[in-house]
Amino acid sequence: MNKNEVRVRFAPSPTGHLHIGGVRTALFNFLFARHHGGNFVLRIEDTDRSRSTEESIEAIIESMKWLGLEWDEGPYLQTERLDIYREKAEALLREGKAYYCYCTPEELDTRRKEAITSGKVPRYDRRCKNLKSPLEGKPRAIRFISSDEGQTVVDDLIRGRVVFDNIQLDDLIILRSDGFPTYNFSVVVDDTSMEITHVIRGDDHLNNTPRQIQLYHGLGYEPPRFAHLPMILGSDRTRLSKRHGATSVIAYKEMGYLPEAMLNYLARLGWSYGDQEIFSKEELIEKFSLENIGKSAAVFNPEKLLWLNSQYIMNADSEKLARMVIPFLIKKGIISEGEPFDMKWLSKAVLTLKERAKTIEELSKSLRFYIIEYVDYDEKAKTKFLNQKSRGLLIELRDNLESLTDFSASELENIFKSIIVKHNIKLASLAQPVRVAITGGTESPGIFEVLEIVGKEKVIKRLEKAIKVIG
RNA sequence: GGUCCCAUCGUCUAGAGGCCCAGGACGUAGCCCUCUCAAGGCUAAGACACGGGUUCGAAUCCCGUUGGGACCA
Repeated sequence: MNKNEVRVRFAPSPTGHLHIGGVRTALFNFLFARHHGGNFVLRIEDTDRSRSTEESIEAIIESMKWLGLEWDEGPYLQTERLDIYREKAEALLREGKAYYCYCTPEELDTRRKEAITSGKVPRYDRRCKNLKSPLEGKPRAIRFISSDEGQTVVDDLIRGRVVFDNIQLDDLIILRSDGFPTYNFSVVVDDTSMEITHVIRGDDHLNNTPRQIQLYHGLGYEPPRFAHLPMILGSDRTRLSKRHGATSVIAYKEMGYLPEAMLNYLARLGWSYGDQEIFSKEELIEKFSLENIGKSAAVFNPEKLLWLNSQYIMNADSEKLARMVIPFLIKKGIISEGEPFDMKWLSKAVLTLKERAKTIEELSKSLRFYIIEYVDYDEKAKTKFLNQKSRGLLIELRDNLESLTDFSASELENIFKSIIVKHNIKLASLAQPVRVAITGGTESPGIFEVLEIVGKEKVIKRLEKAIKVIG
């Protein structure tokens, strides 16, 4: 393997959906790998069997795929590598760098609690370290011998030099009595065997790093470079959780967010490039660097994500948006599944709505009046605009439109102009009643394009219904 | 409790000693544009946590305090 090759990994636990913070970690790893032409490895840390599920693994993969965070290797599953951890732990045992510990989790727990209540630092007392002979038949874990002297320095790419006194680290269990590795051990074994060069992960792991560095040395490896990312917090500055609203990426997909917007937003949470706000994926890869990552935690701001999403929708290709909106239209019962649909026409309708919709979900909602037969009126709009004052104008317009063969926005505009000139009224006095008659409400794209897209037949039917409703 | 990390507008951030009575973006408010709603344009309010140093000069360097976060769990 090329010595200079960059190899990074994203190593989520499959204990639920992939959340915002996890995705950002994945994104930064991905960007770093692509920027340096390196490899991006996906590894599933599923050794906590009580909480890991198959569905979570699928959810992680679905999320990564949706966002286009393609990995080059994996997914590797830790549960398929249990033999490796055991081998490595036994090797440490043989080399005298580890020992068997027969203390049960319950005993350790009570001793820890005692220590805390009597005001002492809870620390393993090494009572099993000097046992002369093995205790037959008792379950045993393996502990790694931690040095009591000196310091361990984490030379972090984001935080700088962070120093830990070794005396604070006690002898860590690396293999539980059930044969499963503990977190810090499996991470180190995997990162060495996968030849990871840069560990880019959440700040919450900074305190684990000195013990991991000791394990690297124990196993005879040089540690990789570390980069600890600042956390993402909720609006109350505590760890992001369900209380702060949607935290799963897939939830955002379902709410009609574009993956590009999500990526862009997450990239700018913690990372910056001067005053620039909008970045394509290619631009992120080109411009990304660890030096431009900040140190302080960031609050997740849904409003800004929403704004970015609206920007991406506005600039997206109408055909693409039309394809994306179909599932939303089906879900709302506006169109039915499997029914052939005029996508060219839909794209035209989408074009008029692009700069008005902040999500695909919203787009589907506002598309409704274009597609259905008759609209329901908004009550306030109806009383304000569908009344005796507008009745005559609507009748006149209908008569004019019936004989119109070229039902185009420009022709429609001519007809509107001639009517308002004749009556010496403002365009709004005609356009608003028509808007209510055609769309059911007072807000819509430009009235001429709306009429063109709705089409002559439906326009006349809806005008007639409005005239009848006025009475 | 111990250890570690962090600290610029409400939020995301620019800022690597003089370019800063602090710039951009979201959000908020007003105005313009206008057939409505958006989009767009313009304008406004809004921050260097506090206290000590160092320096001719500090948002920027050092120390402390306070506050927040993480890990040990």
